[in-house]
Amino acid sequence: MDVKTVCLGMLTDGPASGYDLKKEFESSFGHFFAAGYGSIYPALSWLADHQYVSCEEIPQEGKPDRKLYRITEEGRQFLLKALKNTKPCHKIRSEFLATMCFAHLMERENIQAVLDHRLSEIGRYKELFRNIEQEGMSDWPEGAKFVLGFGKAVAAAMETYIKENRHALATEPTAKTAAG
Amino acid sequence: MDVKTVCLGMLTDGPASGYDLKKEFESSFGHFFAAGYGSIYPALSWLADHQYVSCEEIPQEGKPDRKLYRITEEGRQFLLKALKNTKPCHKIRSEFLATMCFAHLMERENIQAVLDHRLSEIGRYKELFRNIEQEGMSDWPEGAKFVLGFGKAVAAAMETYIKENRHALATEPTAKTAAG
DNA sequence: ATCCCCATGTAATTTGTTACATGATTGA
DNA sequence: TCAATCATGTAACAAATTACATGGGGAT
Repeated sequence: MDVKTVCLGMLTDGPASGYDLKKEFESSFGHFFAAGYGSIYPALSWLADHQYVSCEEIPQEGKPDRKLYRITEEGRQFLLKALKNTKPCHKIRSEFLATMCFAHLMERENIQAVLDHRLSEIGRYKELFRNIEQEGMSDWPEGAKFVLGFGKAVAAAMETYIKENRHALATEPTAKTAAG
Repeated sequence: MDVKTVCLGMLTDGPASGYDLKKEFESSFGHFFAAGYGSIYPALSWLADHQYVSCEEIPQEGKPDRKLYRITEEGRQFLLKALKNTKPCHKIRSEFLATMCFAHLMERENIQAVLDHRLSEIGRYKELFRNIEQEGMSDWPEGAKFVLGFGKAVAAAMETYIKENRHALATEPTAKTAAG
């Protein structure tokens, strides 16, 4: 499933513009699927080319026309087919963990700075989750609630783990420079 | 930090071939940083071009020469500089969670199949972790132990969350086809 | 026989990121 | 006055994935 499909899925919730979708990527989808304008706008063009969405141009003053996209029946069929994949992946690419693997080559303060930065990022996610909850999710489908809970659970686990184990990394580097 | 840098980091542990590094990506690094031959071999070529590694070709019969790469002092400096970045990212791209967001459009058995598949993937990671632990990690640097523990903690959190919350997704789809 | 392990690599393709390009309105 | 929000997009670039290309040795 790529950005195209996720955009299409978002449109099942009602018509939206590329700008709207970007906001949704930043808020609710941000913690597990990122996308910027550079992939969203081309995705919407592609979906329109394939008649998976229709586009209504709403004239505005002082701004470009707002383009409201709506999912079509063909689009819905396409989405349903994409959702039939029972083996969707869950990929992690962590420069953070890769860095930590080589902590023994780093200076103590540097390691702790990396850890602090990671904790602050986790804190931002937790804040995001709180905001979502405060805006009310009673009308949300169960799947979306499940995903939010998943994000919270993983964030909490990461935070706890880092706080409880960072002390083990508070040592000096093993500077074995040209000693091979 | 990209595949090049991670390969270079792996070589601080001793000389290795592209094939060796691939195995390491599959085992210890697999749960947070994936790479295939298509990125490893070009990465090693690039590192050699920049004198960050040296290459010793070991003739073999019936197989291509084994190319043993060693990190150089320049390479070590390059790596150290890369590790100074205090803001390494930790990216997740989850088609699994994206799919679950649209669970209300899916059939019950399909949802449960996706969940089962995810649990089986998590099981594979847990097995991987067990294998690593059985092979002994007493000589591992603290950072590597930290990373392994991190993987275990996150995997456990995901598994628990899915098992405890999957029942909420055991409902029928809200098949609102062309009712806009 | 057949499959997996060893061992290298390239080329085409896919995919997404970043920088560029424009510009009015609104609130602090 | 300054930053943020609204609102669109393209083009160049970076990076990794997938498929292709080759082939002997050993285990089942």
